[in-house]
Amino acid sequence: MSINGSLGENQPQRRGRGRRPAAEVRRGIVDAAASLLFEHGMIAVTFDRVAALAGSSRTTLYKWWPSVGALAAEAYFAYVEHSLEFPDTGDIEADLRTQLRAFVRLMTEEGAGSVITELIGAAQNDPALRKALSATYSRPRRDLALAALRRARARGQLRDDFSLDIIVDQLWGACYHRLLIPDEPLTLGFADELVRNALRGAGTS
Amino acid sequence: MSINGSLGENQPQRRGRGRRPAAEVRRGIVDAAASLLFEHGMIAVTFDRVAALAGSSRTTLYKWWPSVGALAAEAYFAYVEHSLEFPDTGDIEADLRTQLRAFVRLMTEEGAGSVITELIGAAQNDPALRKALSATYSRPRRDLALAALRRARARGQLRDDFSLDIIVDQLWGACYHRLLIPDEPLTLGFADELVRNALRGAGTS
Amino acid sequence: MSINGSLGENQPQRRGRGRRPAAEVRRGIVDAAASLLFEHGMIAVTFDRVAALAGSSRTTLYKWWPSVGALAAEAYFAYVEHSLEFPDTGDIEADLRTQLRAFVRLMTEEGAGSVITELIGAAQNDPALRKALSATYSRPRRDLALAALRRARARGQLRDDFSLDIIVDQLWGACYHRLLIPDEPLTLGFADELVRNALRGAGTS
Amino acid sequence: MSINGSLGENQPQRRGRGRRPAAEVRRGIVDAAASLLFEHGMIAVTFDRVAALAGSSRTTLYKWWPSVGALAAEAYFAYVEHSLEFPDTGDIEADLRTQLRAFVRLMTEEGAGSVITELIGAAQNDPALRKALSATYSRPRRDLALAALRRARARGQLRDDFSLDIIVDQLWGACYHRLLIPDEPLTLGFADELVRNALRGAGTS
DNA sequence: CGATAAACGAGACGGTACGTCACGTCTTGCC
DNA sequence: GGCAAGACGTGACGTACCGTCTCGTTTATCG
Repeated sequence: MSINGSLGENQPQRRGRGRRPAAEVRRGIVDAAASLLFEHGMIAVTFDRVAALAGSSRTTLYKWWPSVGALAAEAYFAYVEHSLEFPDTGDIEADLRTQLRAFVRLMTEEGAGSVITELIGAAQNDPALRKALSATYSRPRRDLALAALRRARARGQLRDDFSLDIIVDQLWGACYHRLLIPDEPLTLGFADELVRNALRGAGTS
Repeated sequence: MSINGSLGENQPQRRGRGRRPAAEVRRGIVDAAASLLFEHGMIAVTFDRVAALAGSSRTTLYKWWPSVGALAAEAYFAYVEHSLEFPDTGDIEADLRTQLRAFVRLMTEEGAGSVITELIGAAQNDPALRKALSATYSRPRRDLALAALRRARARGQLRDDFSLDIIVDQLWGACYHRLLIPDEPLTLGFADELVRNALRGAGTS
Repeated sequence: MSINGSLGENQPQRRGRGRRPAAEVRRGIVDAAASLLFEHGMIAVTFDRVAALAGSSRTTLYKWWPSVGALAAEAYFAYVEHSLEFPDTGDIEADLRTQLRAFVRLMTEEGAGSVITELIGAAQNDPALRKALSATYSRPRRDLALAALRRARARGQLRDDFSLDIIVDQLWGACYHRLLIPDEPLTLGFADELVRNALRGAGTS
Repeated sequence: MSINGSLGENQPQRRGRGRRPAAEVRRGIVDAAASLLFEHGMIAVTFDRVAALAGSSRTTLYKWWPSVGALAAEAYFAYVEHSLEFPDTGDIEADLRTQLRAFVRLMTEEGAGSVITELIGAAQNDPALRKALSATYSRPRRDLALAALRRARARGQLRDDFSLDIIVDQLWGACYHRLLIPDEPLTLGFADELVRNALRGAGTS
């Protein structure tokens, strides 16, 4: 086997078979899963491999996580710094641009793109993972954007005859589109144009 | 979408083990794959199962399709009516709305949604499927929309200081967003608002 | 040889998928292998078939037996009565004749011949089987004969200027020769002459 | 594929698909089979591989050889120099010793041992190979030895109250025994002792 | 403080699918 | 007419996970 992680493996002296503190066991497992996930992708995150790498029993994994995807999601969020702060300078266009550019940079330059797309992909066949992704990842981020948009509307910067959710789908959805169905590349310039079009419209009227 | 489930198809007399016409074999296989795909989803589309259902040999499948996903994609497109015609009434906003509503209807009312999302999901870990999806599905549809948008720009209905691809991502990407990360529902009203925002902008300027 | 074919053994209620006692599983597998071996020969002893017949998982077989041959060997020796007792009447010539006649009878009249020759044949391309055959079959039998020969030499019945192993090869090797390369038949008279020639020599000097 | 022979592969210019002279085709096939047999053993001699290496069609092989073993046997005898001459110096003991030592040397020092044992092994499950081996290999050699033994008996060097075949089985059978069931090594000294024991007897009488 | 129950590791079990290989049969296209 | 090319169904191989289950051990908890 060539897949061997570096996190959580230097167990100094194994204590035999008996019971260990739950927290310690959990941490070792999540460490191992994260190691596999970031080094080899979702394809390598297997209950078998995680258990072997963590020095745990597969039984324990089945007890705590309903699916491999759920474990992978937890591992991902445990090791990724999620700067959820949304800037609020009073200029919604500038703030959206800043935020979207940060998202694009995270996806393209920091290697998170492939992990996230693999997670979203796996979620299409894994209800537990879908739920975890929504609760931990997509919902909170959408809500954060929504709050900023609501403040902008209150300042009179946005029309008030449509659901603000749409802006979120139009901006981030467009980016996910380019990640998940990569016919066109995801770039910073793309993000800028997205924001401009979303606020000013593509039409000439 | 029309699945003429010629499943099982009680082949009258099997001709033994020798060679059969390639076209006949391929058709049986794609039929079987489509049947499994539409009735039980991607999870059921397995080389083993498809071969058993088609009365074919697994070896044959491995010879022609690089992965299960590639076979599933071919099966999907062989049995789904793809109205690729893009209306051109001279009013780009109306045409986009018509097209997007058709897409939403296909995804939500005709059951194609779950299949497409599963295909896109599987593509995240299957390069062959990703390539097939792009060549057969996403690229052609994007090109069709682009052609309509180009005509509209020629008519002076769209600003000419941005890439038209962005419109496609903004509209269809938003819909895929709601399919793949279903925090909010995909509805016809959502499609309408998308088109309006994309062309007129969400801003109040 | 006694095959108590506990085949199929209509297990009353299968316990699902979990672990079963290893001994129980092993026994079922060896039973199934023996059944196939004695009814259809080595050619029928396949991991696939044995697993299906024993109601076991193929994985289990691969875990315990390095090759089909090794399993077949175990099955053979589990169900064949191996009268390893070597008579010792004080007359080595009579004892060797008795023993060799018993061997010939086992090979020709009780059907063990074809199984043993198939095992030896398969061993030529299966190191695991070769090792099993040696450890379980050929070595012990050779040692038993050697012990009798040593006693005879101590009694002054054999010259002491050659390795006693040679006698074993000359007697049993000749029989195996007629089994494995059957240009001439293996008979009781052949056995008698073998013993006489081995002890008294074919020469006239 | 890493199994590639050196005989018969440098086909200068393949002539397309049409008919070729039978002799040319046969020769190429036997060459290819021999190449595979001597370089990688029986395990590598496959209709598939031979056909690919010879640039022939598998159909052709099935037409001419009833089994892979039969082809392997033909290939073996086509490329092995079989010195069938039996010396006749008037001293049967010396002649047998010479002949047996030559056999032992061929088996142990010239690498023929593993090929022959694999052929004999495969013959246990391949009637066609068994027949070929007997007709081309074992029968002629036995007859040659028998002729020499008959001459010796005529000279009064052998008792005439037993079948001379027995001597052949006692000598060569003992050697095959050590090749096929290798609990003890096959050496030149073993051959010498065999001959002496066969003629003078192991007894002290 | 010592007995007990919970949780753990280890790992085998029945399954399913994978991707490969060889077999023997059959069709098609060249020569 | 006969050979190459090569696909087909069959079936076995060996591997990887899955989810279940048994066992023996250790630890935390409670009587």
